[in-house]
Amino acid sequence: MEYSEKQIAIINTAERLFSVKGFDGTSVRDIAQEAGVNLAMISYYFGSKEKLMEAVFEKRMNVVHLKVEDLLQNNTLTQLEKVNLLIDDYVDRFIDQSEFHKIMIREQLIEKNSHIAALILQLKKRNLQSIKKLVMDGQKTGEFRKNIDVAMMMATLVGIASQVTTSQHFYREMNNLEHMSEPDFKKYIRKKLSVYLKFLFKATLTNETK
Amino acid sequence: MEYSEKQIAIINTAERLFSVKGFDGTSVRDIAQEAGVNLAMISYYFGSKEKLMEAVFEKRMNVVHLKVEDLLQNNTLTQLEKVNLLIDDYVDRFIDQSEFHKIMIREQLIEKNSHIAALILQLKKRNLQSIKKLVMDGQKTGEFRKNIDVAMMMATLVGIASQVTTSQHFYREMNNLEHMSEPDFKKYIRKKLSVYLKFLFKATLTNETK
DNA sequence: TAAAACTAAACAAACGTTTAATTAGTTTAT
DNA sequence: ATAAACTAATTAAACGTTTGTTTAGTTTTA
Repeated sequence: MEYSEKQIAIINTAERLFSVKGFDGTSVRDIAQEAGVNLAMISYYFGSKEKLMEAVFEKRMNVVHLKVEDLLQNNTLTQLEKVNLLIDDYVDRFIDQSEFHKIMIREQLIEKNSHIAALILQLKKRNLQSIKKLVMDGQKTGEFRKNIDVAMMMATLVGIASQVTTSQHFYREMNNLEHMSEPDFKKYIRKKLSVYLKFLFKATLTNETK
Repeated sequence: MEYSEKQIAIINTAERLFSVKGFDGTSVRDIAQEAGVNLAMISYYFGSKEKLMEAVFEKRMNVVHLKVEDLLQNNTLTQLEKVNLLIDDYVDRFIDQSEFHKIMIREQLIEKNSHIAALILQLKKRNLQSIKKLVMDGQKTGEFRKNIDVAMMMATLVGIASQVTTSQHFYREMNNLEHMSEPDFKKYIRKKLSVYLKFLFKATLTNETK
């Protein structure tokens, strides 16, 4: 689907507002005004507010799979190196697309069988299967220990990354980092998350003791 | 504040519906109908929908502080044992009050300076200070290592517990646990979370290698 | 019998969506 | 080449619902 400049403006504005005020808390009038388009254009282009939300999701979700499945094919890296690359990929996405991830978190909380809920579930399942495969490979080579709960492992990755990125203000204040510029803090938190998660994953996955 | 039966019914219904459909996604008519009361009673008792939400929060938040500050006073336990008790306390609350926690997660995502947002922030700060104290005590006795990022540590606890409890369906399916009864699964996930978080915290806090 | 609890109805505002009309740009016909 | 026909983009206004809240009146309680 090719979008015009105006359509893209609507999608981006919708993403931002949905992330800040929630889907139900954002009116199509809000979106139209902030995107600088007439109210009716939203229905005209996307059909409905619901379908505009779907357009936001499609824009972001199309690029997700690639990385994990690329890594699985790779033969020059150890399994732990692959896991570490995966961690960085997740951290980057959470930080660079924090608005979209806020929307995702909220949507997952809602118990309805919407098209979007189905999309998210499908994506999560697919990713988990790929990562299970990666872990099994590591177990075969003896790199990883037995009895690893991969779902719990992913809950760790996603849970911590969500928690930190959605409460950046709080984290910043609690560590007296208010003096940092926004980009510097992003860099700082990215590195911090990356190092910490890799440490946790090494402790969980391998038999090494340091 | 003492509440009548009817008021409690309204608060409980509101909590359930807010958790499932979100604050903006829930109408006061929904709440009134499901609670079996007249629409006007909500305004009559609570003043507004917003204040009903605050009543939901006050009901849950009044009992939070106690545990952490109790632990700090205790002299018969090692610092690691205190941390472990804290973990179980958090896990229990996330599992037993998962509806309320869904609401909390959502409220924290919204960028507005509401009374509720202020309440949550205040609570988080207070808890973090207490736990920082606990960690410092452990560092003084040599039980814990230096350079511990307590905010990151709490993000781990809250992040993983949130992630697992809010995606119980997914976790259940991914581990082929559909056969379990709901209470059995609750028991299972509680134990799983407890053991796993204690492992992670030990690895993060202490210098021990197993 | 006075205060508290409760109700059905009404309120204005906000909501998502549709309409009918207009503009601008492109294609077709002569 | 120019007038006519057609298409897509855009607009302001209106549509019917639903929203949270209030009113004015009735019933219950103490």
